[in-house]
Parts: sequence; C-alpha cells; structure tokens
Amino acid sequence: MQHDAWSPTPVLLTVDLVILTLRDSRLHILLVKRGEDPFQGMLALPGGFLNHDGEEILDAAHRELAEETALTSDCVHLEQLAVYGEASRDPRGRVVSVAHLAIAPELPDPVAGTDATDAAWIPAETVLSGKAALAFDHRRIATDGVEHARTKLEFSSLATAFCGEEFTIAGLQQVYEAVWGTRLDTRNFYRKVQAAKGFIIPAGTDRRSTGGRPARLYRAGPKTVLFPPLIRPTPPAEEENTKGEEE
Amino acid sequence: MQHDAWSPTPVLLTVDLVILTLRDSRLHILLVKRGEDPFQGMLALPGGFLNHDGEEILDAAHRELAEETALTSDCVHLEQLAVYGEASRDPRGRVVSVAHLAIAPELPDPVAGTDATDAAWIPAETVLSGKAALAFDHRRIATDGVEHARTKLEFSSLATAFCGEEFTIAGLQQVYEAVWGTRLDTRNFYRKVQAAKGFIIPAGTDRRSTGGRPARLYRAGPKTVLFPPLIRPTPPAEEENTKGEEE
DNA sequence: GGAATAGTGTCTTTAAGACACTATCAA
DNA sequence: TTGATAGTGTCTTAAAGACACTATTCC
Repeated sequence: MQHDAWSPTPVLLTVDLVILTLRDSRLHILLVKRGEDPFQGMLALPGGFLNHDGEEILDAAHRELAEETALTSDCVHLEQLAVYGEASRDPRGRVVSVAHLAIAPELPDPVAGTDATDAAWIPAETVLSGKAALAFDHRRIATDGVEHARTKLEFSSLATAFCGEEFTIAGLQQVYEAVWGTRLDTRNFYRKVQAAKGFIIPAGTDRRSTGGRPARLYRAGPKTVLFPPLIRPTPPAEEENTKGEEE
Repeated sequence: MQHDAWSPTPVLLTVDLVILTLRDSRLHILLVKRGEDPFQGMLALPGGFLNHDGEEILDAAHRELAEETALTSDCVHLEQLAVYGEASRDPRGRVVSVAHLAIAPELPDPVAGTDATDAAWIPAETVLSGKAALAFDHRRIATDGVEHARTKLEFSSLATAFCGEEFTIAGLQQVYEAVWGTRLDTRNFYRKVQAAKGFIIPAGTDRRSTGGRPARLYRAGPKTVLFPPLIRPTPPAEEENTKGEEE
C-alpha cells in the first residue's frame, strides 16, 4: 500500500505493431529485419521506444506505423492489443512493450523502402507456425494479434479495414476466409453480411470489370458492432484430445 | 526506426486493479481512499508501483490484490485489461498503468483491514454513474473493466469466478443479472447453462437449506469457452437516436 | 456461345425468447 | 397446509448450415 516507501523502478516503454494485410488473398504480417544490437539480423515486429518529450503511446504507434508503411493514420485501423512486460523478454533490461494491432488495406507496392531496415510482408502462417523465427517474444505477440483479429472479425466491422474505400462482397469474403483460414459458403455469406444492417452500404457507382459480371461496390457502413455477428465456423475437431477431455 | 539514436525516456509503471464482486446481489468494486500526495483522500482503484527487483507485472497485480483483499491467488480470477499511459494522467510525471481485472467471490467479511488505507466495496453503479469521484483516470479504467466483464460473461465461464467453489444455478443467474444489470428468465437460463457442456458440472452433494426446496450444487466445469454463448439481451433502445441514425 | 465472375432462394436444424406450472423442503 | 425456493416443457421465431442454379459481362 505505501507506494512511495521505496523508490519505484523506471522501465523503458516500447510500442510494437502487428500489422496485418491481405496479399494475394492470404494474410500477411509486416516484419522488419533488425539492424541493431539485440537479435541483430533477426525478423521482428516493427516498433520502437517512445519518443523523448512525453509522446503518447498511441501517437508512438501511429508514428511507427507511418515509418514502416506508407500509410497515413486515417486509412488504417490501429488499436491497443496488450502489454508484454516479462522481465526477461529483452536482454537490454526492463523493457515493457505495448503491442498494437494494425489492419491495412492491400498496399500499392510491396513495402515503402524505409531507411535502414528492410521490411517485408511475411505470410501469417509462416510466422505463427514458427517456421520464421522472431526476435524477443514477438511470435507470441503476433499470435495474440492474429487471434484478436480473428475474434474481432466476428463481432465488429473490422474486416472492412482490410479493404479499400470501396469493395465487393466477394472481396470481403476473401478477408474472412484469409484471416480465419477457412472457406465460406458464398450464399450464406451474402445473406449474413446483408442481414447485419449498417455493416456495408452500397456505393452508388456499383461496378467494376474483371472479365465477368460486374460486381456491386460497397463501402463500410456506420455500425462497428455487427448484429447478428458472423460466427466463425468451428474447425471440426478442437480441444486437446490427448487423453480424452471430451464429453 | 533508428531506435537508439536518442536515449529512450524511462517511465514509471503501476498496476491498478478493478476488483469486482457481488454483495447482496449487486455488483461492487473495491476502492481505497488515498492517503498520499496526489488526490489525497480521494477514492481510487487499488494499485501501486512495480516492486524494485524486476517484479513481473502479473506478480505485482497478485501482490496488490493480496494486500487489499484477504484473497489468495488461487481463488480469484485475474487478468490483464489494458494500458493507460496518457502523459497527463498523473501529476507526478509519466506514470503508465497496467490495469487488471479481478473477479472475487463474495468475501467472508467486508474488507480485510489493511494497514494505512481503508478499502471499501462501492456499488458499481455509483462508480460508473460518476456519483463517486475517482482519482486519476480510474473511473474510465473501472468503466472499461466492468464492460470487459460484461462481455466476457457472454462467451466464457468467468461468471463462476464470482461464486464460491460450489454454487447453485440460481446463484449463477444472480451473477449474470447483477453484472449485466438485467433480469433473466429462469427457465431459459437453466436451459442455456446446461446446454453449454462443460460450463458447470454437478457436485455430488447437491443440496443446501434456505427454507425452500434444496438446490443442486454445481462447480465450474473444465470449459472456459462457452458454446453456445449466453448472449446478453440488448436493452430495448440503443443507438444515439438524437437525430435518427436508424434504419 | 463459352468462359468467368456475381448474385440469389429453399429447406432443415439449432438456438433464442416468451410463457406457467409442478416439486421439494421447513415451519 | 402454507410459504418459500427449485426445477422443468412447449411453442414460436430467428438465425445457421447445407445446397445448385440463374444473371451479366467480355471475349
């Protein structure tokens, strides 16, 4: 209780970003190759220390996002994810990271050439499965970020953040399929996104040409909470069936 | 990107706790009266700075919880909520708080007398409505914590954390009603908690005496994810109807 | 006309919401 | 037997899942 009896330990604060996007219909995460001391040369989430002059945490996340991508704040979704502060997570000392989740529409070109470090879009699969090794506890953070996005797709209009200003329903379905890693039934999907009033609204200019029938274009509606939600299909057999925990 | 060009600013880390419990069927939050410098005498969430020697954040939360309540770590639910780091939130300087949500069963006695500060269970209603003023941004944190609990009750077995080891279905219903602030239909509630396999399991010794028919006792089941979930009833008229945003 | 993509309608099953009575105990 | 609390069954409606065909454009 007597908080000020002993002098509190200062810690260093960083922001780390799980930036997700779709590239050729697959979920990708933006990673950078570290050019500095701990874990040099290893892949890591984009991020960095808070700026001197009392920078706000969310501002720092926006700044890092702008530095790593060509994205301005208004066309990306950015939200706080969680804090990772395990004492042993950074060999330099006590560094506490506020992880953020960012969702970006498919970018104009691979990655804007950033100054020192090269950034790359890596398939989420590669990161989550551990086939690519990440610095610090960044694989855990990335895993949490993807899981957060998966859940949020069910109940919020987050999916539209993966699309541009205007999008087709088929495009939106691709988002769900890529993030969830499942195939969805087109007819049921159409029914559900349209049943959730305020999720998507038709853009007047409803067409586009890709060699088939023109598709209607939509844009994000006013509602951020989906009702009814789009429940993610449960993969056939879940649980840890190692010994028989089932009913 | 060049993170180490300028020396990063150290910040002070605190943990703050939104500790929820039921008292006479109403949701309460544990608050302490501050005995120290900023906001002295004002109500605040229990919490404090991280201990010297590289204490883990979650350990610090457990420590604070133990200091303010008589609860040992194993009979309470404790999880990270979010980070609050606005530069202006603490007049002492840059203090970043990792907020946690704790759920406790109804305690043996009001509050274990703690050393310097006196703690008290305040009705959640009083805190959320702003009738009680809280130090720092603690009202916001408390609001977020309660909202988090409300949502999590829908999809997880969190409600059992409000109950003791063994509980009745009626008792569990009281939890839902208190946290959500709604009345529920007994028959539908029974159907739903029993439909969610692994949520509650019968305790062999199924009875108790309170002047009526004995109730069967249950304990928390192995599943922490509820399926089907117990969807919270939507209050009749939501939305900002100020101008007519409806469909 | 054929290839390619967009869009829709029906049936079945599951779960939600509304609703009122029977069961068991203590005094 | 009465008061008090515990427990249950049915009907209607909403939404999920499965499933196959029609529509529009470009070539």
